[in-house]
Amino acid sequence: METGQREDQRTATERRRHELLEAAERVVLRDGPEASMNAIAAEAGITKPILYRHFGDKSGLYRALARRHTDALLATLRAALDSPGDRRDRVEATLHAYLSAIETRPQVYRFLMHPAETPAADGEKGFDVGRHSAPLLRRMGEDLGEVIAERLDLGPDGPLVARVWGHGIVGMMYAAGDWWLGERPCSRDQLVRMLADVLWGRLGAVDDRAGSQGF
Amino acid sequence: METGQREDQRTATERRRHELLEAAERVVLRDGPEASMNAIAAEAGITKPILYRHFGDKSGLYRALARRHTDALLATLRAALDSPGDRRDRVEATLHAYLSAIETRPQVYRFLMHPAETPAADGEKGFDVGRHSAPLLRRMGEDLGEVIAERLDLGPDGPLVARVWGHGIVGMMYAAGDWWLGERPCSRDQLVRMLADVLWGRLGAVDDRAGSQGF
DNA sequence: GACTGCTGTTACCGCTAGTAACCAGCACGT
DNA sequence: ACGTGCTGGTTACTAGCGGTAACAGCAGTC
Repeated sequence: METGQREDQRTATERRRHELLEAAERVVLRDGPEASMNAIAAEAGITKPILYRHFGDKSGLYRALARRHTDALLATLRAALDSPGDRRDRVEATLHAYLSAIETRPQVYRFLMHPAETPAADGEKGFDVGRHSAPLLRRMGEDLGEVIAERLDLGPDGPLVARVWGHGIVGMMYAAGDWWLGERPCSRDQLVRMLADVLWGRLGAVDDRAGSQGF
Repeated sequence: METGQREDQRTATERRRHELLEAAERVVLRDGPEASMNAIAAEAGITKPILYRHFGDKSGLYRALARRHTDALLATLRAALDSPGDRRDRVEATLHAYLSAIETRPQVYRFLMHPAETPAADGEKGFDVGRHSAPLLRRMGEDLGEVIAERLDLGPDGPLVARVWGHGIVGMMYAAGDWWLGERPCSRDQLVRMLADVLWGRLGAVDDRAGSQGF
């Protein structure tokens, strides 16, 4: 029959695509984001044009590769946001979830956060102008903003405030996490607590240091 | 005399270097960070090998180019951190300084924040492992951490807390600023106030929305 | 048997970063 | 006057990149 045939074809090509993605992932995790299409094709046991037939573009491949991980990460963050406890518990759980993710798979994290796209000549594909990096950060910011808008009573400008906070808090998590991942100056628990402290206003509450000109 | 000779030589080559940097800046600001060495050389009225004699490497050139701007930006941030007023005023002034900088010269900002390095093969130069992006963010985080450590009384773990906060707050400023610069959903004043609100603990203080499952 | 749609290939293009080899001028010491 | 360095500059090249055209084989459908 025909639909069955088509179905088989579809699943077959999707399976193939999946295989290629796995090969690409292996190479990218081994060689970093600057892995060449040749290398990826070789790892998959084929040659370049097939990759281009499947993904059209290097950034297409990378986007497909990234989407899976971003989706997974965002799902775990959403789950952490719904964890039991009071608000601070939830925030800390979310920070923990994020840091745990980047800690256990730093290579994936580096790939997602620092894709280092090189549009080179044309610049037609998707990316509008200079928008070439870190869509993960944006998506996390938007997601958190949504959750905040849903759950908190922020007055007339609520939606705007929620989005600003979403992006801001995500950025705090990102930069602190990136730095922490490189230097490992303390335990994850400590880091989470210190970041939550900032969000709970300790920066505004703590005393000036004796003898300083004040801050 | 000989030392005078040497002096003239030295200043001459430095002036030349400066000229080359200015030409490079013109091209980078026009074509984005993916400007080719050929284009830069052409803009300077010379050919590639001279660029390589002066800067050794593309990333060398870009680093030299970036250093000037990062130094300038960090200086203005430091100044804002020393502005008169209470602590919240200073924080808002600093946010304003940063946002104003990225707003008035978005091209420079894009270049500094998303350099899109392509180490390609060797990977010998400077950058340790996957460390290929955004040294500006790190430097801002470290600087702010220093200032916080100097001025605030943060107890026994003070230095660590200060660094965490420095990187975290800078990250918040960065991500929110990047998003704001792209979407322009509100005025700079509003953005500054909302971010300062988070830092002053409004996230922990605001009420749950009626009917939500709580946050 | 002809057509379609997938698999795959080889061989190429235009571009890039980076380099080797060479040339011209100008201040030197002799 | 003569070579001797040093510097700024060039042409001409390499190796590798992303990306593509053209072609070949092999399923299943009409």
